[in-house]
Amino acid sequence: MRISTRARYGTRLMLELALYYGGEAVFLKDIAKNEEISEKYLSQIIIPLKSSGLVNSFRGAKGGYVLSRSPSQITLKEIVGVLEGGLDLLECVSNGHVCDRTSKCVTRDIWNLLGQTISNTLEAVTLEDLVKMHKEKEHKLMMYNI
Amino acid sequence: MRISTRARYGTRLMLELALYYGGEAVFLKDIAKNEEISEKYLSQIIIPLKSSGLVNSFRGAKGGYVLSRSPSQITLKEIVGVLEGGLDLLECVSNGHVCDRTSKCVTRDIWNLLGQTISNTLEAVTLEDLVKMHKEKEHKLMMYNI
DNA sequence: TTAATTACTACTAAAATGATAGAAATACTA
DNA sequence: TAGTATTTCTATCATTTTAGTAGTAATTAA
Repeated sequence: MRISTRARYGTRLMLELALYYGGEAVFLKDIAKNEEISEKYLSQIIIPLKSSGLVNSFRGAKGGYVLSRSPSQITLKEIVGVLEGGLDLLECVSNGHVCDRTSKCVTRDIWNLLGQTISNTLEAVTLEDLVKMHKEKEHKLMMYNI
Repeated sequence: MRISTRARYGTRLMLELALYYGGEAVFLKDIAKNEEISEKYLSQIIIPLKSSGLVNSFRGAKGGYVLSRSPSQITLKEIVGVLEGGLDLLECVSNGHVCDRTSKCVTRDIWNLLGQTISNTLEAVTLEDLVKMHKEKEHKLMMYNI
């Protein structure tokens, strides 16, 4: 039960976009530099974020990416859901017909419950929350290092 | 963020052992038949359950497996933790030194939080709970089918 | 001694993961 | 209109993980 690199990098990408929300479109190149992630890889990861409508893009010179909504209106549930291809822990939770033990299987009920818990936890966190946390950390780091 | 077949099969295996708890040792062959899982595969899965002390075994003819503790004293957190090799969602949560961004990384805090949530949810469910749920389901199925 | 069982070791096919490479399309700017 | 910076698309690939299978050895009850 690990979280994929795609989802983690994607979340950091979205946090960067949130930090610059309200300003100009952000280049992937800059996000890649800030987050120390391969630009090529980010360009793959951002595709599902675009096609799910969380991100808008502008092509060409002076192009870039922007959040399609305010950071307060985007939850981690959406982001992780998009990048992990759903939040269900296994196929049979979303589709009871893949297994003929469904009706008697109590472990399925448990994985369902666990999936709900995960979903609820991620839904409770918005990009705005991440931005706040980020700024607080930055501030504390500054206080101690200088 | 899927749950592995190992963890799922292992949980079902443990549920079977819980159903027979207090009686004689159970053959893997019988569990395999009841749960419709390859006996060979189960024999792989039960190894970490044994070495973590959740299960005791008897070799030779009339051998088999038993839970080492009462079902009420074994939580899903232990079982899944053993079979998934820990419950942390990524390396950097358990070991901050694998990444030099740890101090400023807010996403790490989020994955840590999520891991805690998962852990708490699984800790709240014992094998005894699963047994109860199983028996209730069995009862209901009987009522409707006959 | 035999049959039944767990324990151990090795192997393997398929899928998922985490990327990289290069070219094409687009749009700003001089 | 040429040049440059960017996104977009398509393909490829190496590595690791997953989900098993196979065969043999050790153990023990009857």
